[in-house]
Amino acid sequence: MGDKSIRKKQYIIEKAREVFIEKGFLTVTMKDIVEACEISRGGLYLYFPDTETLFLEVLRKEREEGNSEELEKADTAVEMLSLFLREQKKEVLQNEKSLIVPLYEYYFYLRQKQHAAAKEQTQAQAIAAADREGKEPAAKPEELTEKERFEMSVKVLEKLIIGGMREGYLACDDPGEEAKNIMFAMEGLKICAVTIGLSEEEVTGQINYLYSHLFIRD
Amino acid sequence: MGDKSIRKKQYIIEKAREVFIEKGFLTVTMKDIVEACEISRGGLYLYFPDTETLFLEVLRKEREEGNSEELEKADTAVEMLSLFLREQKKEVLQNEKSLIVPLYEYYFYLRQKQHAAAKEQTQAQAIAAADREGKEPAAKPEELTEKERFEMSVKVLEKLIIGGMREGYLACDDPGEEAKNIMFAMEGLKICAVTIGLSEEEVTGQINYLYSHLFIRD
Amino acid sequence: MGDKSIRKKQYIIEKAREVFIEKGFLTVTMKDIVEACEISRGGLYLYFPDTETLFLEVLRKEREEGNSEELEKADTAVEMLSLFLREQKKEVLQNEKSLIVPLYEYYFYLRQKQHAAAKEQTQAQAIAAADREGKEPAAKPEELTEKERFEMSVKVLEKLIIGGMREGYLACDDPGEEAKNIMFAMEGLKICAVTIGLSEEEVTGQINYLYSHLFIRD
Amino acid sequence: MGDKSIRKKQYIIEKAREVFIEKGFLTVTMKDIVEACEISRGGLYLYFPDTETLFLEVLRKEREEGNSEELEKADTAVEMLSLFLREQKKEVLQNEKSLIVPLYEYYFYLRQKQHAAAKEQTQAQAIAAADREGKEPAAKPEELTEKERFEMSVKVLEKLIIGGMREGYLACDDPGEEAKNIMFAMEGLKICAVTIGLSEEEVTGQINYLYSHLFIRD
DNA sequence: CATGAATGAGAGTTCATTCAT
DNA sequence: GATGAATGAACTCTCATTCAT
Repeated sequence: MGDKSIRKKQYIIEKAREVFIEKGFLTVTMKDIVEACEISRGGLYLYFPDTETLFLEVLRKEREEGNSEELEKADTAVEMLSLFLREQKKEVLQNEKSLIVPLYEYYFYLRQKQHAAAKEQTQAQAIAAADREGKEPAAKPEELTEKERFEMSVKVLEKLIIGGMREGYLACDDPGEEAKNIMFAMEGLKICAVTIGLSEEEVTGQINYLYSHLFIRD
Repeated sequence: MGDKSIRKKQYIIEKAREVFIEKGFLTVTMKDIVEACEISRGGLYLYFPDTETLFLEVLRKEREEGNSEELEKADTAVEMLSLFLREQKKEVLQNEKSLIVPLYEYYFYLRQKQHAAAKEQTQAQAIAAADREGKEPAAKPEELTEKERFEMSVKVLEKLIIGGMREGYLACDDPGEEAKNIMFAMEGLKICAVTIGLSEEEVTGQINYLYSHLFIRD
Repeated sequence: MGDKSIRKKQYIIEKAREVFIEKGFLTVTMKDIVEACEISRGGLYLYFPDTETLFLEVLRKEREEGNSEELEKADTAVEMLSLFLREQKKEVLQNEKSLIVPLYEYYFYLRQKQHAAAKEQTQAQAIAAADREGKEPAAKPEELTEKERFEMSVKVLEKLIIGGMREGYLACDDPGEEAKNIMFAMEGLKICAVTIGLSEEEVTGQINYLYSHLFIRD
Repeated sequence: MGDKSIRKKQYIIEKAREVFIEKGFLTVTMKDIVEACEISRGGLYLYFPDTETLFLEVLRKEREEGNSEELEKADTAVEMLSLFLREQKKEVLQNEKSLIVPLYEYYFYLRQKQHAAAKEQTQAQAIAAADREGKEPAAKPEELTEKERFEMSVKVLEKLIIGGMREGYLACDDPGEEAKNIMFAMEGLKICAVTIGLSEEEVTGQINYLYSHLFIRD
């Protein structure tokens, strides 16, 4: 029944995605998921022990599917940059139906966990600390950290800018920082879109500015 | 005994601030506050009915205190801009001890509340919807919305840039979008600092880039 | 497992009945029920959301079971009347173990709810009042109201008296008011039995008086 | 300050009366009284230790004031009877603003207390029971019990009926039971008025029936 | 006398998690 | 595998009652 199981697991992940989009990460309960999936309480636990594990699966799936479409279509660096920004714009504007909010909440949650753990360790005996050393830290070497993911994007952007400069279209004093600026501005747009709310014009205006900004004026 | 009451209220707000910084907004319970303040369960309810009200008081206090220091010290627009960015940098780097995380969580919470309310309204009869219109929405006209706060900052920044241009130090094609870019990048830095983590160098590098970027090269 | 569930629900209703008889309606808490049933706190909520719902179920069961025994046994109207009064007497005397007290408390509770709601409505805008009109009031059309139940009994009694008159045994100027008198006196007996306390002789004396009173003296 | 104290006590009793009328007896809290009186929490405890004591004072005052008006105005027994029934009718119809509901609730409450006490005594050791014997029972010899009050009314009514018979207007086989019938019917009317609700016509109809019923037909 | 801040007991309610079927 | 009944821990919130001022 491995096949049926896999399909059910996928089904749960899809439904859970909707729940996370609607409610964020922190306030979603196993009960919410159970109700959204219309399965039994026990049934859910057969597949996922908690909302965190489930959310990570949702994320993984999202990333698997969201990959590598833009890459192939473009020939020049400038075209790729343009495509990249268009993608980002879509993401910012889709904020109502994206995982942005649950994702941030999840990061906040991780941060707290770390702090709490750090605090506990401080309070605990130094002896015990050394003892535990070998166990927990090895927990998640599996995937890219969010930081690595961010830095990879910066690197890619930097290369595109440099490429554009070589192609003779773009000008930039410091491609590295410029790439970071674009990424930070993107993050700023995303978070502002879901907190204070941004109109399509505001988003378009800023992204166009970021883009046109790089071009050699003549 | 109003005096003692006011002092106790301030005390609770201060302690609560620490709790919010440590735990965010969504997962903080009245019990957490009670324990942090070392007061009785009922005692807290004497002052605040729920964590939301308490959080808003924490915010209000924060904003009252955080006002108007930089403004007076600077003479020129360029100096003010410099001061502004220095302030922002401090804020980004202090993320461990700032209200950034709880604030974002609070916005997420508000968003959900609105969505939930909207959903309910859709289910309710249209007649009732029109009816209610005049009542509830007028609830909190007291303070600036976050959006207004953001736009005010953009406006101020824009004026500083234009001022700097008049002073002959700065150059910029579109001060409005440039101001927004700085603000979005600042938001991006803040959120990245608390999610993926940023080193002091990274923050400094980006802020310096934003700043130097505006200067006329010679 | 619906079968087991139904049995447990019945079990809770039975135990709850005892609790209501012992403590009335208003002061019974979910905790009381939990303890009487020896189940877990959460377990009770699986079946009933509050004491009111539970009490209504207790009532419904009581009425289902208490039906239609006397009706079949009697041939003549006079016999039926006699049976009816005997039933009532039993009920009055069983007051220690009847739902009379919780039932009255429940009516008092309903009355207060209505008053509170009415008061609120007065404070609210008249527009809203007209609006709500069509929605809530239609909530419980399922069963007979207590008033209808009372009036039905009066009607039945009236017919029995008229029947008895036709049979040549009874005499009465105004069977309608006489029926009401019997019903009001019954209510008076019930409430006095549980408030000031009545001896069996007092109850019997009054019921016999009501009965003999109707007979043609010769 | 005895004078001021007495006035304040009277003030509290008056306000409390309104609260009891509005909310009944069982659900009224000391907080309700404090708020209705607009005095301090501690202030109330200076005068009354709990709602029961306060309610008893409300009752006592009510009875002091409600006495002995009808008695003097009437010359004949029939007139007095008529006045009595008119009084009762007024009381039944005023149910919204009378102490009927809190009074019944209070009786229910007393009943429960007795049952609970009885139960405890059964559970307690027989030795202890004998021991306590001399202490508690002597608690409230002060006033008439409700039962005595009821029986007094019956006696008065009985005498009025007998008087009316002597005066040549009334006819009755059993004045004692007839008096009881009137009293029980009155209680029935009162309780029905506050539970199922009665129209003025229904009340008038029944009371007229009770009255006319006694008259010699010619 | 009077105040009202403070305490803590206790009721309500929701869920994560388990486990017999 | 799947179900959903059952449990108990954790939170929210309200008051009776006390007590320093």
